[in-house]
Amino acid sequence: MSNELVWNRPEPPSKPSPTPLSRELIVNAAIRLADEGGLDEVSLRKVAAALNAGPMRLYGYIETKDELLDLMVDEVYGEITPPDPSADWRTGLRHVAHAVRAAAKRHEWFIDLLGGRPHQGPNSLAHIEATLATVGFDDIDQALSAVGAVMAYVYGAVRNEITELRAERSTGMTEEQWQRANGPYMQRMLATGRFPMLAKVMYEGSDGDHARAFDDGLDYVLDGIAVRHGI
Amino acid sequence: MSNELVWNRPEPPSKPSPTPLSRELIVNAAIRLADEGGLDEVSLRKVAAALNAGPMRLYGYIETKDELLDLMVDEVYGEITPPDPSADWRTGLRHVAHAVRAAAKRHEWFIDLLGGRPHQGPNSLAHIEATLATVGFDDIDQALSAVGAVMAYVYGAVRNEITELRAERSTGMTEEQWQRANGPYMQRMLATGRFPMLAKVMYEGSDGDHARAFDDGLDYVLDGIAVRHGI
DNA sequence: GTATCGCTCGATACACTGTATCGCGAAGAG
DNA sequence: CTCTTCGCGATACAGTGTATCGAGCGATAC
Repeated sequence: MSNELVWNRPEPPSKPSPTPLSRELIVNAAIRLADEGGLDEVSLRKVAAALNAGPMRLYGYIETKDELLDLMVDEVYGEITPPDPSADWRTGLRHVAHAVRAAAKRHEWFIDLLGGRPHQGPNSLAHIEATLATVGFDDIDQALSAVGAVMAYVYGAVRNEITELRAERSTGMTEEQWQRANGPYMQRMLATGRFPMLAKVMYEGSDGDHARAFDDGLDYVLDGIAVRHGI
Repeated sequence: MSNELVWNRPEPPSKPSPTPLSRELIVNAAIRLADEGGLDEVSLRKVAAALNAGPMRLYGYIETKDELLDLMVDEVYGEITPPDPSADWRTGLRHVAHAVRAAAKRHEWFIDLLGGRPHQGPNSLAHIEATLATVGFDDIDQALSAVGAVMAYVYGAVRNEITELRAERSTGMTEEQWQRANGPYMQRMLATGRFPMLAKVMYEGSDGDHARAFDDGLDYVLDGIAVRHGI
């Protein structure tokens, strides 16, 4: 028995912890934070606080912050519905491309995490599996090549789109508007005459919608695959 | 705080100081650090230390760390030699694709920075200008579409390649080797039979070389452009 | 019922980040 | 020579991920 007065002693922690924890709860909390405030809002302290827990509590469920990010990525992969197995390769790949783009727009942080580390989570694997299955080429190397090219394009295109979106949001207007109206630096650069093509793009290019541009680029890749593989 | 971009602000005059400083010195020091030890080695303290200066000294030349990263990106763009203006669009785009890939392999951090923020530095602009010029389509929207698709593919493909490279380096063997020999998790996943295509890839796929895969994917895109634009 | 052990868990601590602040020292004016 | 001004950069701060280790619990032995 301690000689301290009651008021001096801390309350014993309620061992049945204030809130139960699980990987799912942690990942969902992290995803919500990231959706609302970007990846910067995802710190172990903030995630833990959102669950009424101390930071170190999380280390019982994850070994490192990167693992949490991996889990988040795999969770988003889980949201991506696989293509209809009976669809032809072109329809299937187009479905996958659109699904990935949609997921990335729901979770803008997704694309930032995508290329960073290899994705080996169960949902990621299932996603790759379904994608490979939908092309159904006999030659496995051909299938890999086609899928790889499509995914590379999708990745780059989505990344560009999200980046532009962020820039627009932070300035409050589209890139072209910004450069035309409020970009004195850009104005001056174009005025030097050293960038005639760029100037043409700024002044003559149609500010086309992104979905259309994405589809057009995707069609290049799909057409190319069809040509090379003679299908 | 000024709202101007870095490239719009003049450098401060060099003061009599233990070691003179300049944007170029700072950027070069940062690039060397990043080349040697990855982006994690680029902290303002470390960059400053490499130049025998205190951290806050740098804030006379840059306003924020992100600006330093922007300068680094633009510097790498400067290393990329533009395509021969007399080359046809296909040769020109291929040159650009290979040049970007080569630069990214020299500076592995480049790809991590690429999509993060819009690139408006002089070298970046010159690069886009030259790329647009090399396709030389009459229709500016067609040119943008083609260049955009190629750059998106290059971006995604290089990103995947670098990521795989890092994974290989950290484990000391190729991905296939790793998964075949030391990946008990992967083994178990494949053993479930839920990923037949993936298993086929692991066991039957040829561990092709990356340069070849890059070229193949690039050809898809270029072929697709040719088909769609009838050239 | 009591004493001891072992072990888990999470508060504290540490090294590090980017950058705001403001006291000091030097340059310039009279 | 004195006073003012002003810009530089050392110090300080709020934040990060995570190693450490003492407190507090349950189980075991008597």
